[in-house]
Parts: sequence; C-alpha cells; structure tokens
Amino acid sequence: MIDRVSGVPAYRQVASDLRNKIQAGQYAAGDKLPSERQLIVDYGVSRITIREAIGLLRAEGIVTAEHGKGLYVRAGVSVVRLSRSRLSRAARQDNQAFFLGDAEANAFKPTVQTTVRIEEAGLEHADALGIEPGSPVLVRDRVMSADGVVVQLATSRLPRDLTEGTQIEQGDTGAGGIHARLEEAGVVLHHHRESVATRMPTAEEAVLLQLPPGVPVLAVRRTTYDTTGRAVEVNDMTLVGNRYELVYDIPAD
Amino acid sequence: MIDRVSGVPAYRQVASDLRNKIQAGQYAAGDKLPSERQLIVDYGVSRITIREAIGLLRAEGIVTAEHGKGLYVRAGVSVVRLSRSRLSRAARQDNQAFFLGDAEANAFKPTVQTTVRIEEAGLEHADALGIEPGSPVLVRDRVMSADGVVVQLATSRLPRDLTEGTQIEQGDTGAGGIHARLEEAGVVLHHHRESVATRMPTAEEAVLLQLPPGVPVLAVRRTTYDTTGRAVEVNDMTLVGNRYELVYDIPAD
DNA sequence: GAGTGGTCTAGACCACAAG
DNA sequence: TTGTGGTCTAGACCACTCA
Repeated sequence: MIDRVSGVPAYRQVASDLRNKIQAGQYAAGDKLPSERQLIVDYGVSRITIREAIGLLRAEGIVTAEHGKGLYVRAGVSVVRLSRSRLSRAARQDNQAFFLGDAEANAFKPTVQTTVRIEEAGLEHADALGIEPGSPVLVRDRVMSADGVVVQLATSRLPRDLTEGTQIEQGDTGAGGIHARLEEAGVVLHHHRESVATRMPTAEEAVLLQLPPGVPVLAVRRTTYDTTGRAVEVNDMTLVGNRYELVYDIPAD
Repeated sequence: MIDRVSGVPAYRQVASDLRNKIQAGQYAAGDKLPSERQLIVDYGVSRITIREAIGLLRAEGIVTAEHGKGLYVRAGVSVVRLSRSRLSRAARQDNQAFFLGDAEANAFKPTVQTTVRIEEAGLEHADALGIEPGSPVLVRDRVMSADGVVVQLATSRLPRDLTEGTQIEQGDTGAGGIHARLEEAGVVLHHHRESVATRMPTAEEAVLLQLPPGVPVLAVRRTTYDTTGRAVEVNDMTLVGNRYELVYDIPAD
C-alpha cells in the first residue's frame, strides 16, 4: 500500500489514501474509520506514522477522533447563513437581538451571557472609535450559545458619553437593542462597516468555543457610524468558522 | 519546568510555556526559538513530546519550522484590505481588473494566469445560476499572484448563451472585464451577493497557495444578478486567510 | 474486559542550511 | 562538517467507552 521509494513520506501517503477514500464516498460523513491498530496492519507502518497521517486529516477538519470510541469522518455541520442586509433600521436589532432572530429562523435554542463594564480606551479601540486613548469606554461582552453550544463571541465598545444613563449600560438593552437606544438618544445611524478576516482560534477561544482542531474562526469587526461620520460603536465578533456563512448584498451601481 | 502530577499533558505544558513567552514578547516576531534538541534539555522531555508541542503552535499559526534552519515566531504578514463597495458600476472592474487595481494600491507586482473552458453545469452551479443541469457553462479559472506568491484563486461561471461570441470567452476580457462586456451585450447588472465562509484549505489548495500549516482560507462566492433577477455570473474565490480582510459597507436604513 | 485513542520514551537515519 | 528539522520504529502505560 505504501510506496517506499517514491520519496513521498509514508504518513502523507496514508493521509492521501484515506482522504481519497473519504472523498470517493467509501467512508461517508459520520462513518467510523478503521482503528489506529487496524491501520497499522493495513498500511504496514508504525503507530506514530499512522497518527501523523490522522493528524493531517484532523488539521484539515475532515476527521475527528473520539477517545475510547474511534475515528470518524466529520459530519457536515448545519451552516447558518447570516444576511447582513438585515442590519437595516427597518429590521432593527443589535447583535444580540439579531442572534435571537436567527435562533427563531434556524430553530435552535439561544442563550446569551452578557457582562458589562467600563474601561479606558486602548490605542486600537480609541483609533477605531476616533476618541482619545484613555477615554472611558462602555464594553459589552457577550457569549452566545445555540442549544448549549457556544457559537459566537461578541464584544461591543461605545464611547461612554453616548451610553451614560441609557439602558445600553444594562445587561438587557431592551427591544431593538443598542442601536434603538442610541437613536432614542438622538444619534442618527448612517451606516455600518464590516471587516471580515479569518484565522485559527487563540487557545482561549478554542476552549470557549469548544473548537475541535482544524476549525478556523471568522473575525468580524463591525463599526457603526452616525450621520456626522462619527464611529459610535465597534463590535468585535468571533464566529465558529464551520457554522457560519456571512451574506452581503452589494448594489451594482 | 514540567509539572508531572498536574494531569496536564507535558506537550501542552510545553506549548503553553512557549506561547506565553511569545505573547510576552520574550520571543518577538521573526525570532528564532531554541532548537528541538535544546528544548528537549530545557523541558526534560522526549523529542516526540517537543514535536507535539511545536505541532500545536504551528497549527495555531504562531510558529513556523524551516528545515535545516530552525523554529521561528511567525512574522506578521501585511494584510490587504479589499473594499467590496468598489464593485460598483462607476468603479467597474471584474475580479481580475479588481485584483490589478489592488496591486496598484498596495504596491505589489501582480500576475494572473487564466484558463477558459466550457463545461456542462453540475447540480450545484446549475442551481446557483438558475439554469438546467447539463446546460453549457463558460468557466474562467484564474490563479492570481502577488510578487510571485499565489494569493488568490478564482473561478467564474456564466451561462454559455450570455458569453458566446463575446470577449468573455477570451483570456483577456478587456477594459472593465466581464461585467463591462455583459453590459455591452445588453445585460443590466443589478446587484452582487457575496457569501463569505472560512475553512482549512484542501490539500490541493495548500499546495497551490503555498500555505503553511495553520493558515485557513476565505471562501467567497459572489453571485451577480441582473435587473430581471437572473443570476448571470457565479464567482468562487479562495483567498489566503492571513493576507486578506474583506470590507463591506452596509447602509443603516 | 476488550478495544479505542492519548501520551510518552529512547533511539535511528535522512534532507536541508550554513559556515 | 555541524546543526537543524523531517521521518520513522518498536515498544509502553494511561484514560476513556461500551458491552
């Protein structure tokens, strides 16, 4: 099974072979792969070599290992489409309410844990909000779960002078969320700018989001501007990569 | 250095320790880490254990290994911001021209390799284009490089009846690209819909994009619609995750 | 209890980079 | 030539799952 003279490392050959079998449907999503010990026999290589091959497939996100049970072809996860045009005033909702709306649309049980605090703006967030470093900033930290599984982290930052005395500083911001409260306070929202990047999770995120190896995250920073061009909110969101898809509509003219 | 009774695997302890030192600045971006043999001595564990620890850090994308040289803290890469509002008619450019424009803005030397072919629509693309499976589809495959490094793959698909006899079927689509040629042919573009997801690269993509381990990709599907609501182009793009950031503007109302 | 993956050891030889 | 990471072996014991 393994070509010893090709120059291709044995573990890569094993990985390729298993990958091909998975893609060919010989092992379907959710199927159990042969055990490590069986693979050792099948391919005639050592356990370390088999584990390196499996490690590749796990890093690619196509195989998962369950301790005491076996190796499985990762089942496709249901992807949630987030249509960002719903950020419009007509469908007013802050990210939390947004998340709750998604829950309804996608039939999962949502949970949101919120903590609110005030901090001094660091360089990065001061720059993003166009305020002086050290100015007071209201910070809303949210951990969002679907059916008990954490799927999204979000941290909103707003200049404190916009939020003082409003419901934004409460755990529950009320119907319509942060944006509705801002407009009630006389801030007229003009547009949002979302910046989307991807990376591997940090060690903490991997724990919080219960991420298996081989699953990247989407890092979205949404900055909301009012009609005077001032940034009134910066929302940093971390989404589990294999569960989300962001959809944007862009006019052609 | 290693706590043998904590229950935390040695390789995780080693990884955490190195990660902390990197984050604390003890090893800066681009710095060389101690060699594997040195780490064996430092932590008093076997080479396999050290290599598993390094493997974690490589999967996280914060360390790279260079054969024969050593281990290095991955240097930050310059990120290219792609503002998607530039898809407007006023700034007309297809993805290739778009890419060339970016090159100018970001001072890198662009190269684009294009292949054109005709295929029968599969289920997925037929659905995306709203045509019958098996209908002829024009496919434009592009491999885009910056300073010789492949940074983006793109595959456009258009119903053949829209492209027959136009410059879209040539390697070079001319000024303004695909979209300009479509409008010349009487197709009035209405809007684009971009769907953004992230995942680990496939084995082929990892080779093509010369991706080190631990770097995910952004998978963007842009569907372009005309004023009759018909999908006229589906463009599947794969972007190197640590080099791109996508920026979208969303009106508040 | 039997089988699974998780962790770990002490070696070995190879390919690559650099002085 | 020396030192580096890359690959590989033949074991060992552990923790977990399930019958």
